[in-house]
Amino acid sequence: MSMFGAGLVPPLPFHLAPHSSILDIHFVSPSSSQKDDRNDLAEVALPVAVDQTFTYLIPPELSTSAAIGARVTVSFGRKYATGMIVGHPVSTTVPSLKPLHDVLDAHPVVSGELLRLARWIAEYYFAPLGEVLKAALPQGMAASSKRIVRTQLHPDAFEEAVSSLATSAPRRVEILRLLQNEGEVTSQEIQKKLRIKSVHGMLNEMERQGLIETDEVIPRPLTKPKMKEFVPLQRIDKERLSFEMLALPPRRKKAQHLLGVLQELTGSDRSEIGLSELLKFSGVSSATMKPFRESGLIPIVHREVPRTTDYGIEEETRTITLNNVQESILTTITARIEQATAHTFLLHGVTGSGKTQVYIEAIRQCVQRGRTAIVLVPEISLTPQTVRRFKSHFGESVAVVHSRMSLGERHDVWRQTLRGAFDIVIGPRSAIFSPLKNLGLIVVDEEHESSYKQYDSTPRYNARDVAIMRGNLNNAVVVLGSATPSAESFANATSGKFTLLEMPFRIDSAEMPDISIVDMTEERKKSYQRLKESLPEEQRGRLRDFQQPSLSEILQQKIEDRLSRKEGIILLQNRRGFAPFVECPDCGYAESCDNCNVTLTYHLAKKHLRCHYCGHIRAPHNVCPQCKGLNLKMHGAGTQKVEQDLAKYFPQAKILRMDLDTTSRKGAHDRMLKKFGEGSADILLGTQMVAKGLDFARVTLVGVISADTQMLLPDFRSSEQTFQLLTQVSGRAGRSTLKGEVIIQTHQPNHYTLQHVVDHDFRTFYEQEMAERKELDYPPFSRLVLVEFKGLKEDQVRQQAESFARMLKTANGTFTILGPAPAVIGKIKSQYRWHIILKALKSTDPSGGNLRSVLRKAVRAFHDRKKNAVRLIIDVDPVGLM
DNA sequence: AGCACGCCGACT
DNA sequence: GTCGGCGTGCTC
Repeated sequence: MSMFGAGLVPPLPFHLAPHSSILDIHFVSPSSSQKDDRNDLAEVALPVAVDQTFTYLIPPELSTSAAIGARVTVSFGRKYATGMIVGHPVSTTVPSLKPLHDVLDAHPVVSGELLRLARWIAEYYFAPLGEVLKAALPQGMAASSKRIVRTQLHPDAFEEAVSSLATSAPRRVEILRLLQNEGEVTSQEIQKKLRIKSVHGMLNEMERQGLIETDEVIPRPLTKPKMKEFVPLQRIDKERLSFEMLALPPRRKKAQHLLGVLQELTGSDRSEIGLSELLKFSGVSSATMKPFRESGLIPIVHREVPRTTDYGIEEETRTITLNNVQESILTTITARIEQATAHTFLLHGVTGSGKTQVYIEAIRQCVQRGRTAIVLVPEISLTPQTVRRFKSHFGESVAVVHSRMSLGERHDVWRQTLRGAFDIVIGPRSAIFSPLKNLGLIVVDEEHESSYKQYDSTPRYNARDVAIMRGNLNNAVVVLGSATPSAESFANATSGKFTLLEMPFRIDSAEMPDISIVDMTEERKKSYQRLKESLPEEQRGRLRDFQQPSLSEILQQKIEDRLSRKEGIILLQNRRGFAPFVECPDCGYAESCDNCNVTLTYHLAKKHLRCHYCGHIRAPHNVCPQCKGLNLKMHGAGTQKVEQDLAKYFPQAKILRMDLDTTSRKGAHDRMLKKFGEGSADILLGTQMVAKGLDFARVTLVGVISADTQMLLPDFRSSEQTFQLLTQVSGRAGRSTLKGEVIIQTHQPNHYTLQHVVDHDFRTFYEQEMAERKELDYPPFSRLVLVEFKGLKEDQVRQQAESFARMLKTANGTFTILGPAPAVIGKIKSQYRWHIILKALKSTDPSGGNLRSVLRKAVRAFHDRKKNAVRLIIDVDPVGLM
C-alpha cells in the first residue's frame, strides 16, 4: 500500500512553492464510506527500511485506545516491533492480518500536525514514514524486540549435553558455556562474543533439540521518571497553621521559622513550592519538617519532574534594552506572530549585532500571547553560556535538550513537553519535532550551519527546512538568523519568499575587527631565506628538510603582544591531529587507510596514524614500504602541530587545545570554555568548534592558521563554508570596548572569498558566489539530489550505478544527470562509493516534480530487482557532494 | 533492516 | 550431521 495517494504530484520543496497544497495527501474519499466499511483496521508505520506501511487488526479490547498517533507493538516477521498508528483503513486486500499486540500510549504521542510534518519529510526526503517517526521521538521509544536466550537444563543434563556435543558440535557447546556463565544473553551478544555469523539458524536448531529456550522481548530502556515532593500551598489550613505556631514551645526556633515562612508563602500568589526549596530557603533540616509532615499540617504531593541540570548562576539581567534597529525588527516579527499566519523571516545580523536579544524578546512576545516557541541552535553552540542566557529569561518554562543529557533526561523533557509543561524548547536539530502545542514561533539560529542537515542516516532531513514546513503547518512564524546566511536562504529573502531583516551594526557601538591576510607563500620564502643565511655553507644540505613554521612572523608578533597585555587569543586550525599526510619524498608513497581512500593523520599523543573516516589505527612505517627509503616526511599541520609550535615560541603561555580529541570526554568542552573565559588560559586553539557561539569580551586577537584547508575542497559549497567559518571566527574578536584584530594565513591571498571576509562584505560575496553558482547551475538555481551506491564489491557498485543512470536517462526527465562516477572519497569503511548527481533547474522544473517522480520510479525499480548487495542512498538537498 | 530458507562445499 | 558462506525473498 502506498503511503500517499496514487497519482498525486509529490511534495514540492516548500520554500520554492510556498502556497502548495500538496500536504492534503491523505484523505478518504466520501464515496468510499459504505456500510461494509471496516472499523477494525490500523495502518501501522514501522521503522524498517521498506517504503510501505502495514495493516493490522485491532482486537476489540484495544479498540478504544488504538488512536492515530499512538505507539503500538506488533508481531513483525519473527520479531516484535514498535510502530505507530497512522491511519484507519476501511478495507484491505491483505489476506492474513495479524492483530495489534498492544497499544503503548493512552493518548497519542504525535499530533495530527506532527504526523503531517512527518509525512512531508518522508515524501520529500525519500524516507520510510516509520523511520521519520522514529527520528521524531526520543531514542528508545520505537525499540524492536531482542531475542533472549537461556537454558533450563538441569546441571546433570547440561553436562551430559555438553560432553555428547563436544566433538560433533563445538559451536553449540560454546553457546551453552556462555549461557552457563552469564545466565541470560541476547542473540546479538552471542553473535558478538562468539563471532557467529548466522546465530539465529543455530539457535533455532538448539531450541528444537531442547537445549535452550528463547524469547522475543522488547527492551524497556525508559528509566524511571524522577519524582519530587511539593508543598501545595493552597491546601494548607491557615488557621491551623497559626494555631500550631502559637502552640510551639519557644525553644523550637527552627520549627517556628519554618512555619513563619510558610505563613508568608500562603499569603503570596505562589501555588506551591518544592519541598527541598522550602527547606533550603528556611534553613531547616528535614528532621524539623518530619512532625508536620506526619501530622498533615504541611501537605506533600509527589509529582514527576524532569531531571534538570544546574546551569549555574543567572548572570544576566532579566530586562533587555533594545536599540532602535532591534526594536523595529522585533515589532515586525511580533506583528506577524499576532496575525498567526505562517511567515518566514531571514534575520541577517553581523556578529555581535544582538540577534539573540531579538530572539529572546520575540519569544517573550510569543509566549505572552499564549503560544509556544522552538529555538534551534547548532549542537556545538549549545554551551552552558547559551543555555544560561535563555534560562535566566524564561526560567522553568524553557526546556533544554542537548547531547550531554542522558536518555532518561531527554525522555523526561519530552514527556513533560507533551504534557504542556514548557512554553519554549531549545535544542539541536531534533528539537524541531518537540511536541509543543499552539506553536507560534520557531527560531533557527545560525541557519546556514550544515549540522542542521542529518547526512548520515535516514531521514536525511534539514531541520531548517523542516522548521519552515512546520511553520507553514502550524501557522507559526519562522525566524532564520545568521551573520552569514546560506545562499539558498538569502536568495529566498531577495526574491520575496522570506522577509529580509538586517542588523548591520554591532551593539553598544563596538567596532568590527580589523582583518588582514598573510600570504604564506611569501612567508615561506622569507623564512627559508632566513634559515639559509643563518646556516654555515657546509650545513645547507639540511635545507632539504626545511618545514615552514605554522605561524607567520606577524602572527607571532601579535600573539606576543596580546600575551603581554593579558588579552585573550583564539586560533583556528580546522584540522585535528598532528600531520594530515605522511609521505615519501623519493617515490611519492603516502600513508593511507586500508579501509578508506584517504590519507592517515599522524597523532602525536599516541604516536600512531589514524583514519578520520573509519577510526582505523596503525603504527607509521619507518621505512617506505614502496621504495625502502628512509625519508618518510610529515606534511601539513593539524592542531597538535600548531600546539607544539606555539609551545616552542611561547613557552610561558597557557594553551588550551580544543578539538574532537580533547573534548570527547563528557563536559570537557564546557570546562575548557569556562577556563578560557575566566582568563586562566591565554590561547584557545582548536578546530571549528572555537568559532561557534562563544562570546568572550577579553578576546582581541583571532588567528586563522590556514584558510586553505576548506577553501580548496572540490565542493560547490567550499567557498561559502569558508566565508561563513572565517566570518564567524573573526566575530569572536573585539566584542566589547577592546578593538579586535584578525590575522588570516593563506596561500591564496587573492581568493575572492578572503577579500570579502576582510571587507566584512557579505553582500558582495553573495553576489559573486551567486554568479559562480549560476555558471554551473548549482543551488539556489537548481535543486540537487545525490544518489549514492555503496557496497563491498566495486564492480557491482559500478554496475548498479550505471543501470540506475540508464533508467533515469530513458525516463527522459527534464533534469541533468551527472555521473555515475566514483565518489571523491571512493571508499569508506571498505565500502566502495559511486555517485550520481541529479540537478533540476528551477527554470525548467520549478517544483522539482519531474525529478521526484522519475527518481521515485527508478528507486522502486531498483528495490524490485532485489539483487541488492549494493545499498542505495538518496540524499535530497545534500550539504556536500563528496 | 533483520531474518528465514535453500543450496553448496568442507570437514568429520 | 555440523558449520560457514552466499543469494534471494518477505515482513501486514
